Order: sequence, then structure tokens, then C-alpha cells
Amino acid sequence: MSSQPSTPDLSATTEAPARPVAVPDKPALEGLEATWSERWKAEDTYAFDRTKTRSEIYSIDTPPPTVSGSLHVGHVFSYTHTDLVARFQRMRGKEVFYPMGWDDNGLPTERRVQNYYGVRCDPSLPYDPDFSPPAKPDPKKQIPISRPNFIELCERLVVQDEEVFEALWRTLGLSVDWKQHYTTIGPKSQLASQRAFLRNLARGEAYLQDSPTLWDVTFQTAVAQAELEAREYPGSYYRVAFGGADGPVHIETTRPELIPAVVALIAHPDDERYQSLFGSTVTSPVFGVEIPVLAHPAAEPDKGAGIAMCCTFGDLTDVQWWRELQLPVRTVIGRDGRLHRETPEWLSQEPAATSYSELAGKTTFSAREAMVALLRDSGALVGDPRPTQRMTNFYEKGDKPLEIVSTRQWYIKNGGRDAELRAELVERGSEIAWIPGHMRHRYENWVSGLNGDWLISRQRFFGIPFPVWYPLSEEGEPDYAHPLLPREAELPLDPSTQAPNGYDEDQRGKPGGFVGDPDVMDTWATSSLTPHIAGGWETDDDLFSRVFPMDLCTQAHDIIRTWLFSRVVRAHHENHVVPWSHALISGFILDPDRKKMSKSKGNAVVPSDVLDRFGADAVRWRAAMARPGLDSPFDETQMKVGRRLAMKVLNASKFVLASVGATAVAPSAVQEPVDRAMLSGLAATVDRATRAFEEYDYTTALEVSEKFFWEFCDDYLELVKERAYGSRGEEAAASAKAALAVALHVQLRLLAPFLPYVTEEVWSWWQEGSIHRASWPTAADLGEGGSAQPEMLTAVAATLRGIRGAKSTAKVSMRTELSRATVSGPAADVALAEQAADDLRAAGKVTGELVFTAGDEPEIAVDARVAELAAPDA
RNA sequence: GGGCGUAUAGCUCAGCGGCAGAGCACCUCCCUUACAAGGAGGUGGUCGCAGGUUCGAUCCCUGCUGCGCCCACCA
Repeated sequence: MSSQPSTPDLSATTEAPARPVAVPDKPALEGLEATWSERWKAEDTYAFDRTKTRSEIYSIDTPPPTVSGSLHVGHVFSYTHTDLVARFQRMRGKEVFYPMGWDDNGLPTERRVQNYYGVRCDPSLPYDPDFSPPAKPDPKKQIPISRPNFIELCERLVVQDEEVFEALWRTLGLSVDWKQHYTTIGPKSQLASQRAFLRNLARGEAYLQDSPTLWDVTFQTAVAQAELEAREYPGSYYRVAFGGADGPVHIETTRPELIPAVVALIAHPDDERYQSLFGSTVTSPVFGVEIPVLAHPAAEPDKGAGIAMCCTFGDLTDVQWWRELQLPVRTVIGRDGRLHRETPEWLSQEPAATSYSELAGKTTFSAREAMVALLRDSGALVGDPRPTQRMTNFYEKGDKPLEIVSTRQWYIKNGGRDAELRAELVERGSEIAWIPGHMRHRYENWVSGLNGDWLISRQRFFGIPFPVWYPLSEEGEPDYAHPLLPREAELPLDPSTQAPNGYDEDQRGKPGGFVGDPDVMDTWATSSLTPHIAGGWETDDDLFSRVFPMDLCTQAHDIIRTWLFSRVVRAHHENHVVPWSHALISGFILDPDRKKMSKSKGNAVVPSDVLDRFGADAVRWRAAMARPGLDSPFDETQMKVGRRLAMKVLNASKFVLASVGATAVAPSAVQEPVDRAMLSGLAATVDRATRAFEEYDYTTALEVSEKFFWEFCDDYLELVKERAYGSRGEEAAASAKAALAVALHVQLRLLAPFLPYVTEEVWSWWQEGSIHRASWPTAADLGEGGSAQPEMLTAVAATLRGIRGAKSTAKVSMRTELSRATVSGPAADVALAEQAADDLRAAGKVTGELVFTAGDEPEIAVDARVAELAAPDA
């Protein structure tokens, strides 16, 4: 560093660069993804160094994508957001723990296997070791296969799917350490899920309960509150007369097929119309069953007839009444969604039994038609049905309304039935730094609105089994109150193939023997443990202590109620902490009509297609323009802007490094005022980008860096081009070249998180190592120039723009020479611009006079005379 | 019905007490030795509506309206 400005340190500019500079003649974006993703893989560029201490580490919990689903650009954007932060933190010197998982467990995989291979799982069948799926699956005739055969196919297919996903993420340039990878069905997940479950059970946080459950009749499994989706569903109101002592009592129902399951009529205790009926009984139409009339405050006088029929179970209000009024259970709908084939005992009398036979075995839809006919014949149907649209609960992956079926299920306490726990979990939410902040309301709303504990068991096949058996009594009845549990050291295990301690396999299913729990855990019961699974909980304490609790969780807002909340629940129970300090929430990518993208709507944009057409850097650029939490419509034209930036980085870099030959990064050689002014502006940009990134505002970090870069190209580069080529001598050229090299060196690093491919490509032309392991730029990288006055470049650029404007107005080429140009404006600005008079003269091709004069204009203006027009005859 | 967010140029979005901004699109010009998949210049706005606070409001407050999302809503 020179202490004597009069003798600039030229040695820095003449010394040979660290390595030969190799700039291609025609830099191109094509092929960069293949080249560099391969290199990063081979060189393990993003490997996590587990010797670092917790304070040196930045750990990230990323949502494991459903590999059996299809990704669209929305996913790609959200995962890019995570990667932007990861790359920034890495360059800032943090050791980034950035694992990736695949969610391959659960129903989506089962469905995909069914369709892909044309099979279905029939647990009653024995394993067939010679089974191979049909070459041409017939979707209409699925072949029944055993559960072990089915699971084999699941495992086979997810491996294929996962390869495709990994390739996509690598192409996108996610800086994941793939050695930290996990799958939600893999052994690590099995172990963590079963261990965590046993711990929950031991502490009383998990329990088994036989009670009314939301039930999907298509998939024949229980579903959790978090998986509900209310949808509009057409129906009709039927006005139906029950027989009362003093004449008929009318109710309205949309579900007449549930009349055989009526256990009470219920009205509001203050409803004057029904005071005389409370305590009395009525008889149900068609069946003639005696039904009590009861009062309960949940009945709404304005709804329907004001008096409701309570069935077991038509909806959640029925469950509430059943529970609080201690009503009997009269179930008619089975797990398959059909009315029981056997006549229920309370309908065994005639004429009920004959009537019921009209309904037995029918789906709810057919049973409804049959029931309406019975009502009509009996005269109990009053008037015509009135069509209606109402909101009905569906399983989010299902297409038939949910039923409520009494079943035995495993639950984990999540505050849904415990105000104290709920308050603790709400409080956990406020310990998280939400980005953007208002996403915390989503969390609080959800937790506050829970109406039951978390149902984690599913009556499915491809999932993690509960590590539990039940002893069988001498009568062969399972004793659910005293489950047989393994020791943690025996995990992971499968109770359907392994016997509990103290029993032999031949006692399975025999009186006095045991039976394994047949259910599997829902996939959220596993993904709620992703910080534990990825972090080596209880299997690698050293690693876990270095990465947990994590620094960041990133995801879209739709899974706050599921993935985010369930991880908070698990970490709260197990570790008494929140699992991460920050939650960065992405918005959705919408189609151009602002509708959410989804495969079913056919408006999803396939990521591999846009990656092929625009390149990963361009796609990432567009992703970075979507601020946290904000939904953003997808528009291809914006990809082009990102692509143009990537291309510009290649071209500008080629110009600086090859055409000008500015390769030595030597800030001390920068002496010209305008060069120092440029570096000073860059210093301010670095500062702003860094602050923005620290606040997870990657969009602003990109905007300020990109804006500077374009001005650097459009103004500064043009301005100093001639001087850098040597038009004003060695010293002046050296200053420009040093400034160009320093600025490029800094700007490439500023852009590296966004455009990992082009920045790496350019870095490789003249620097050692990966730019992604280089340090994040600071003002110190810019030397003393960084503290010069940036206004000077502003004034000079305004002057240059004025000169160009004059040529543009005169409709002449920018190469046209000017015989005279007068720069006027505020005295201070003009004085600053004048300091770069020689550069301006060169860049503007002012061959004649270039006059600087203070004037009245509020900003710099240029009055120019075009030489060719001034002398057309010449 | 409850909650959250949002409304700024044709489009996508910044700005959030002091002269209304960017990119895209559009128009004009220029094949300039880094870049024509480029470059230069330009047109374009009652900052949703109505009140209020203020010397001053796109910005703060209140109300309204539109849009979006989450939750609740199966009589």
C-alpha cells in the first residue's frame, strides 16, 4: 500500500497474476451447469466440516420434498431462497450445515406405485419372492400383492425418483452437502421416529385412544386436523318429520342417510320453540326408533330448523354432543364408507330392519337416494329438497368428503386439548424470528385453533411402523392398555416381522401370545423430526451438539400448520427448545392469472423446462426477485432479464480480463479520482448488500448489487475504456486497470449467491479455488478508494448520459464525433465532472471543445454539436 | 363470520412524511473492437376511495371498497 500518492505503487499492476488468465473467445452460458455442478460434486465444494464449533456453524433445516410428487417452479424458487442464504453465510465464513432429505414415506408413494406398476396392496396375501410387476400396467385392473411385495416396489421406485430430484437440485445449483442426505423412510428416519415416539410415550405425550376420528373412505385411513381442506360441496336440505307426542317435529338435514344413526334431537336451551320437548322423546321416521330431545348450547337456533339431529357421527358438532351429553354410539358407516351390511341391533325390530335392508352395504351417496325414497314413501319428507353448496371437510389428498369413524389411534399431545401446553407452544412461536414477521400470526392462529391432539397413526402400508405390540388375552383379545415395548437399542424394528421380548414369533396372533401394531406413522410424524434426523440425534451426539438447535428453517407458508408446527412440538417435548432461531417463509409462485400453480390444474411450469431454456442462473435470479412471504406470478419474460444479467457478467468480465488485461487485484494502484469514486460507490453497495443479506432480504441484496453492476458496465466501463487501453499513458491506464480488476473481483462475489454458475466460470478464468469458498466482500477489499467521494462518478455519469442523449436526439451513432459540447449545471457537480474531462472526451468522442460551466439547471445538462451535422459537406 | 396480507406506470414490483422510482413492455435511434440473445435515448402515474393528523401525506391514523391467503362454517 502506497503512503505517497505522488508515486503510485505500480508494481502491483505489473506483477504477474497468480495464475495464467484464460478467457474463452466466446463465453457462453450453455453447458455451465453441467461443467460446474460436476466439478462441485467432484471437489466436494460444499462439504460440511464437522470439526467447527457451534458458533462457527450455520445450520439449515430444509423441507424434504415429496419425491413421488412433481416439482414445479414454485418449489424451485423456494429452495433457491434457502440456497441464497446458505451461500451468503458460507462466504461470510460460516461453516454451513445444509442437508437435503427426500420425503418418500407415505401415501403419495403408495399411490404412485399403484399407478406406476398397476398393483395394489392386500395385506392378507403372503409374500411372493418371485413377483415382478407387469411390463404394461393396466390401471383399471390393479394386481393385488402382499404388503412386503408392495413395500419392495415402493422402495424401488423412490430410488429412481430420488435420482431425478437430486439431478434437478444439482442443476439448480443448490449448495447442499449431499453426504448429509436422508430419506423419511430410511433407517435414520425409522430410528429417530421410533425412538422419539417411545420417548413421547414414556413421558405421557403420546397415547392410544379409541374415539371418533376423521376418516378418508377412499384411502381408508384416519387423517389429522392439519390435513383437512374445506371445499365447497353440493348437497340438499331435506326437511324431515320426527314423530312427537304433540305432533311432528321437523328437522333439516343434508345427510338423511344418517337417520338410522340418530341418537338425539338437539336444540338450544334458550330456544322457546322447543322448551316443551326437552326431556321428551320422539320417534325417528321410517325406523321408529325412540330418540330423546335434548338441550345443548352448541345448537344454533338460526341454522336449519333450529333443532338438529345428532348422529354418530355426521360432523364434529355431533362428536361434541355425543361426548358432552354422553350419548350412545350408533355407527352405521364403516371404514369403506358404506353403510354396514349387517342390520344394527337398535334397528332389529320391524319395520326398522326391513327399511334398513334398503340401505345396507350402500355408499353414502346411494344410501342417501334410497333413504330419501323411504322418507318420501313414509310421508316424513316435507316439501322438496332444497339444493345448497356448503363447505365440507376433505382430506387434502382425497376427493370424497371425510366421514367420522370411531377407531383406535395414536396421538401426540400438541396443545389441542390442553390449554397450558397450547400456551407454551404459542410462546415457542414468539421465540422464532419470522421472515416476514407477520407469518407468526399464521402459526399463532393455527395453534390457538387446534381442536384435538395430533393424530399420527395411519392405516396404511408404506410408512414407519409403531414399535409396539399388544399382548393377547387367553380369549385372543389384544390388551391395548398394556402395550409391549422394545428397548431403544432394538430400534428400528418392524412389529409385523419381529416378536417382542419374552415372546416367540410362533406366538403371534395366538391366544396368550401377542400381535403387532398394524399401523404406520404419518409422514409428518417423521418429518417433524428432520432437525433430529439430519443432525444425528442420539446417534451422533457430537454432530447434534454442533448443529442443533438450527439457525434456519425455510419453507413455504402452506406448511406452517404441518411441518413447521410439528417440529416445534417435537423439539418442545424432546429438547425444550425451538428447533431453529429463524423461519424464512417463501410465498407461492402463481400462474399469470394469479392462480396457485398445481399439477391438477394443469398450470404448473415444469422446472427442468425453464432450466433448460433460460439456465439455472436466470431461474435463480428470478427466484431471488420474489421477496420472502410474497406470492409472485410466474412470467417467462422475467427469466430473460436474469439471463441477460448472467450473459452480461460473462461479457463484461471478458472485457476487463482479456480485452483490457486488468487482472491484478491491487487497490493501492487506483489513483485517478473517478476510479476511486467508482470504488467508493462499490463500497457503499457492498455495505448495503451485506446488511440486506444479514436481514434475510436477499432481494435487496441482489437489487443493489445488480444496479451497481449495470451502471459499472454502462457508465464506468465505457468511460475508462480508452484510458485503460493506454490513451493517457501508463500511469493513468494502470489506475483504471487496477480499479476494473478490483471492482470485478468484488462484484463477482456479490453476485455469487445468485448466479453461482457464471460467477464461478469467470472466477476460474483468473482465480484459484471456488468463488463459493471465497470470502464475502467488504469495504476493506476496496482499499483507500473505497472512502473517496462517490458523487463524482454520479456527476460524470450524468455528463456522459447528456452527451449520449444529445447524439440520440440528433439520431446519430454513438461513435459520431462532437465538435463542441457544453456541460452546465450546479457548480459543484460540474466541477466534479470536469475532473474526468479527459475520460469524458474519450468516451463521448468529443474532438472539439469540451466546456464546463456552472449554470441554473437543477442537474447536469449537456448541449452538444455534432461534428458531422455541423459540417455536412466535410 | 375470525385472522393476516395487499392495492403505486399496460405488466411485475420498490419507495413509506419533503420534486413519484426501477425492470419489463412500448416508441425512436445506433450493427460502437466486451456484449445485437446487444447498446443509447425516450413516452408513460389523480400512488384504490372518503375523511383525519400535519406547514406538508403515496407514506401516519380512521372508515370504506377490491383482491389474495389462512382459519371456522356438513342442522
